[in-house]
Amino acid sequence: MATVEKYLTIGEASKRSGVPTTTLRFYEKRGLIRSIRSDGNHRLYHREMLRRISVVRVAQTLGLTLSEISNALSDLPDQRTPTKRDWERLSKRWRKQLDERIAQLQRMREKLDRCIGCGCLSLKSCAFYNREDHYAELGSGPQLLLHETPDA
Amino acid sequence: MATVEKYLTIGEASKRSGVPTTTLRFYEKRGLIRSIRSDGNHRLYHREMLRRISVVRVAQTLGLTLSEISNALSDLPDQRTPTKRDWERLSKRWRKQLDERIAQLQRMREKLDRCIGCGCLSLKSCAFYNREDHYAELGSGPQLLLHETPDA
DNA sequence: TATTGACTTAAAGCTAACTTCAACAATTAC
DNA sequence: GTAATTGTTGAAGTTAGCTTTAAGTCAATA
Repeated sequence: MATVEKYLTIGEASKRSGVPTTTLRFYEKRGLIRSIRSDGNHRLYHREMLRRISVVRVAQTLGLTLSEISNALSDLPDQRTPTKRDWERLSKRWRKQLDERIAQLQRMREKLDRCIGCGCLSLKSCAFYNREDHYAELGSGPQLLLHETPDA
Repeated sequence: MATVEKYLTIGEASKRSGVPTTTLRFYEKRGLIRSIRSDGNHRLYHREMLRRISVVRVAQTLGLTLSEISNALSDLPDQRTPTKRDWERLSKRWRKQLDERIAQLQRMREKLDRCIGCGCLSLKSCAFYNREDHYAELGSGPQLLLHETPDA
């Protein structure tokens, strides 16, 4: 146990958050979370960091990439741990993206419906080949459930 | 141009399908498409293969992984190129998955709405941490828009 | 015939988000 | 005190879906 009860060792933080220690270190390397060190060079996480870890995981569940999450978090003044107010702002923004994603899938469904009927699939002429929804073609790496903005 | 008009060289198939030649070779390695060889060992794609390529791409747009697509295609008798009837069957199945995915995102949206209000985010107790929708945790690799079945 | 341009291959590289490994140091439990 | 546990590091491995590279072959054109 950490000497100062305000802080948690990586093992404790892992247990409370449900996130593997290896992943916590990884997040730290990526700048998503931070820690101070003990005399023996062990990481010590401030209790507030748990909320931050939590925000990261929820955002991932929503489909955001770590870079997107990183951006969102770095928008917070002084990189502070999200307060309830911050969370409200972030989650509202993400809710909008979720809406967009749902709408997009619904449009895709309509296209597919029209496509099932005609069975065309004539590549160039098929609705599927006329823009939008080409997530599978955006290069490599994880395909997202949400996107900040498709391009730029 | 291929001597026998029934077949296309990889370059021709690429142009008609809009899929890079490198990707066509990759798909072939993955067993998604097939070809015969010319005297000079160049690939020759039967015209019907264009439809198959098309199905692969549409399925990807819908969010299926290449393995899932591979499975779906291998369900076809004798691994034949999808006929209009096959396409109908496949696309109807995928439509259902699309429905499920949309429903899932909608449930996620409801959760988020409840979460925005309370601002709890207390990790273990938060709705987000009580199962389902943990797509971001299914290991590495592309996160999917659809899934055959969450677990095997 | 010579020169492009299209094609062939295996192998390595890329991104994301981790996990695993190896080798060693600090803490804790007994 | 010593053994077990927990922690530290950098580097390499993993999966998906490609792309890139290198080094050489085939085909079409002037």
